[in-house]
Amino acid sequence: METYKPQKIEKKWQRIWEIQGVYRAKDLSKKPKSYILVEFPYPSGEGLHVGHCRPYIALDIVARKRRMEGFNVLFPMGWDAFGLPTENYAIKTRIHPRIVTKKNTALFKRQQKNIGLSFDWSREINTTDPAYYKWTQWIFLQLFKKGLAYKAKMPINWCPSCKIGLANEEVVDGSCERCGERVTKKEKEQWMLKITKYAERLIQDLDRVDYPERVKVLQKDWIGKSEGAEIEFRIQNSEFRIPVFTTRADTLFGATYLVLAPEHPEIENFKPHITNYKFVKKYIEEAKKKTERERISEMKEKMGVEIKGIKAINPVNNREIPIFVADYVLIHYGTGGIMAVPAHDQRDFDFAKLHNLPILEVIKPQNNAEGRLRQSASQRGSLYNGTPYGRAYEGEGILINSGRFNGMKSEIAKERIVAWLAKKGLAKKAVNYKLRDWIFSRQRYWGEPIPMIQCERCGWQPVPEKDLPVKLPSVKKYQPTQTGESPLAAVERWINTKCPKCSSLAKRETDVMPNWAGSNWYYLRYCDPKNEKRLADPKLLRYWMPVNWYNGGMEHATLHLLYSRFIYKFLWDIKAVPKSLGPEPYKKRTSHGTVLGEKGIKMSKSRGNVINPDQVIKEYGTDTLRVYEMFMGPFEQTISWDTKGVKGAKRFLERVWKLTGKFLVTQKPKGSSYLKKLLHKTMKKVSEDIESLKFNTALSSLMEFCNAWQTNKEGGLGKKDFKDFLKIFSPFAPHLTEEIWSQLGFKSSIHNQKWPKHDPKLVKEGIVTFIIQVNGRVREKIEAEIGISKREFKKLALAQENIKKWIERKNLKKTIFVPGKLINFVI
RNA sequence: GCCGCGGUGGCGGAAUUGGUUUACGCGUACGACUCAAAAUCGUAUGACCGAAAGGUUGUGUGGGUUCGACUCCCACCCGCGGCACCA
Repeated sequence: METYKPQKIEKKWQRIWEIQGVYRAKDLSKKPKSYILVEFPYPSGEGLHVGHCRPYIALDIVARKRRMEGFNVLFPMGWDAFGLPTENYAIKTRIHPRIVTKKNTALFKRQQKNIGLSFDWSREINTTDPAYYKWTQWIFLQLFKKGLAYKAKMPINWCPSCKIGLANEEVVDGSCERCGERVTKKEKEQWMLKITKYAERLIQDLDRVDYPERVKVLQKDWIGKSEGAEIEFRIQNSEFRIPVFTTRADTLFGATYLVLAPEHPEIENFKPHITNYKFVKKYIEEAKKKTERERISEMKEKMGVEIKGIKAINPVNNREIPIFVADYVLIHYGTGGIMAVPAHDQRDFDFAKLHNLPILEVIKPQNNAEGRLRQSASQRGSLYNGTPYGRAYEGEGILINSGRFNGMKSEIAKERIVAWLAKKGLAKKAVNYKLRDWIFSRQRYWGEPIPMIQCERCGWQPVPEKDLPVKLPSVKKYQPTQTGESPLAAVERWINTKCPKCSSLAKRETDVMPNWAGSNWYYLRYCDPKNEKRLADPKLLRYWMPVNWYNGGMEHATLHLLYSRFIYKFLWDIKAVPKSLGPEPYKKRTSHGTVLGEKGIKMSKSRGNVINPDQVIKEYGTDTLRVYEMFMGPFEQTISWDTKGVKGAKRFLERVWKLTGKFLVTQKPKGSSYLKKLLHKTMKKVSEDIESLKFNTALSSLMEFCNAWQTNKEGGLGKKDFKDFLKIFSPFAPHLTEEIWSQLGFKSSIHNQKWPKHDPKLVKEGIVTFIIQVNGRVREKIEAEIGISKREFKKLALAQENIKKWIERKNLKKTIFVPGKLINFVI
């Protein structure tokens, strides 16, 4: 056998696999299906680095195992190619983004092929392909028709110096990424998607899927459900009522003022009664100018002004309380106004202190909680600074100063107070979500045009479905305009069109969709990538969907993953996706850790520490790259690259190669029974570890096996065992194992073989090392058959010289025996 | 501030229905092969005491439960990630 020359072998097999279509997914085959999905990349000009490869390799291993287990596997790849970097590159170079995208996808594809990934390339998709985005636009039209897409005035990030609208990711620490100028707000009409309508289902259906717990928690926190009540405060001497949302109706007696958000629409209605209107107005105008970030940065100072001339009535005790306007209250949450309970909410407490407002304690902490609070307050030296603890007590407890509710527990009082006020029509139970509707417009060029037409007579009209796709027109300049409009706004012949309803002159929407639009539904398209009549054939969707295993970055846990679940649910609701599939697109979700550069420094072009897989492959070979990427550490954890470790992986492959050489010369039909048993243990471990993403320990057990094989003196490995070894190793090192497989004389690919199953009997047998402890300390180790009984082993153990020494003339109180593991003598 | 994750040799890490701490790999040292080096193969490798046998100690810190704790409980320290005026 020649020496191991990975580069030669790898290129050869990659070609053969492609020609033979080894990894083709077969539509509607009789075999059970398995849909394995990795997030498709944004093809940037820099190409892949070794961190991007890791999830591809991991799921490639899973896909290969599934095929060998008899599944018809769909493991596709495509390009999420609309986006800012390409557009910015176009602005700089004036090269059309389409050309840049073409170049970049070619680069990515070449790199991915180099890694020996078993993608079915016949299903490749690209979000910038009009044949694809036709359906992205179609989905938007359906949303519009169902009332889930609407226009609203929303602030965009605006750089006053560049005179340009910025995407969130272009705003760094509140400043423009390119010029450093402070970003301000600019109001603009934008398309919004009503994701909030799905908030409850997006939470509930998490129970149906197998996601990591932390991902579920992240999504739930992001949606931010909170249950409470809406309580109405009447305005003195008027018909007006101001509703507020609270989760703490039990503190209502302590509500000593109301606060409204500066944008609160009712304020204008009170204008005739307000005695300091000018002053209030000035405050509101200033607050509106501030960005959200600025408001937060001034968090410590809770500024605000009283609206003089009007008072609110606290419904529980009919006390008159003042009304303030302050920007620590947000317009988009709840009702845009709050009841302030300074004794039991730290923000209200801070505000009350600043404005010298009364602080009324209505909840007493229970038992030891009070003592602890007093203690920590006295340590801070802030006792009796408005409350007994010098700050707000935000926990629950027993009601005081609350009239007929005194002595009641918070938990019960919440219900009772709301029920009592409800009878008078002043309260009702309410639920609020932090989740906000999704701003779906971008004032940019390189995205899907929003297929809407504005007619002066008929208003916003959807482009008729037969006219889809609305293609992006060619433009000369890609810069956003100085008014904040999309660059498309300058393309006269494209904008001007006819109203689909009344045929009079009308104008197209010039905004485009955000990056997420194309990735919302791409996994559906892989099932039927070339369909011109519909998004995908229901027959094929029924066969392939749902996705069995979806891996992607943790950074998408709240955005892409939530958005795409929402869109799927919508498509399911309107039956664009067959009802029989259920309301969730992904059965199982996993996330990979980031790969850092050497010494734990983040890989970046500017630091010059980016490791390109092509270089690694050139120097060590693809299989080495694959084995190292999987062996370097736990898949889900952040980990840094170590070139020395790559060498270790190469050494391992070389060892396998050499052992094979020896095997081919001296092969015997029957080998060592010890190695057979060890192999079956390894088979079990590798099978299980791949399922739970523990590729590192799967490989370490394969290495252990090879170490035992190498030092084995009693006949080496039998032929069948050798074949089984190759099979369980093949997903990790597909080229090396395929080469050896063919050298064994087989014509059919190893990747089409059956995944070997371990024999449970063989796994259970064998000699293991037992521990002998005295009082829990290890004193001796001896070998024994794994199934040995307590009595027998005790005899054996007590006969050990080393143990006699410890036990003699002592009182043996107790003997603990753990089968297959240890014995412990308690003296 | 809140939520989540983590803390084990010189390094990446392994081990959790409580049962050998440091598997596997890297590094290092020594030896073999070689004119030599690299590669490869072999041996050793937590710390401390000891010539050795052996012993003591050891999984962020301090307590607890247990025959036995990296694993369980309580209190705390540190690091990372996310959210952050959401009433």
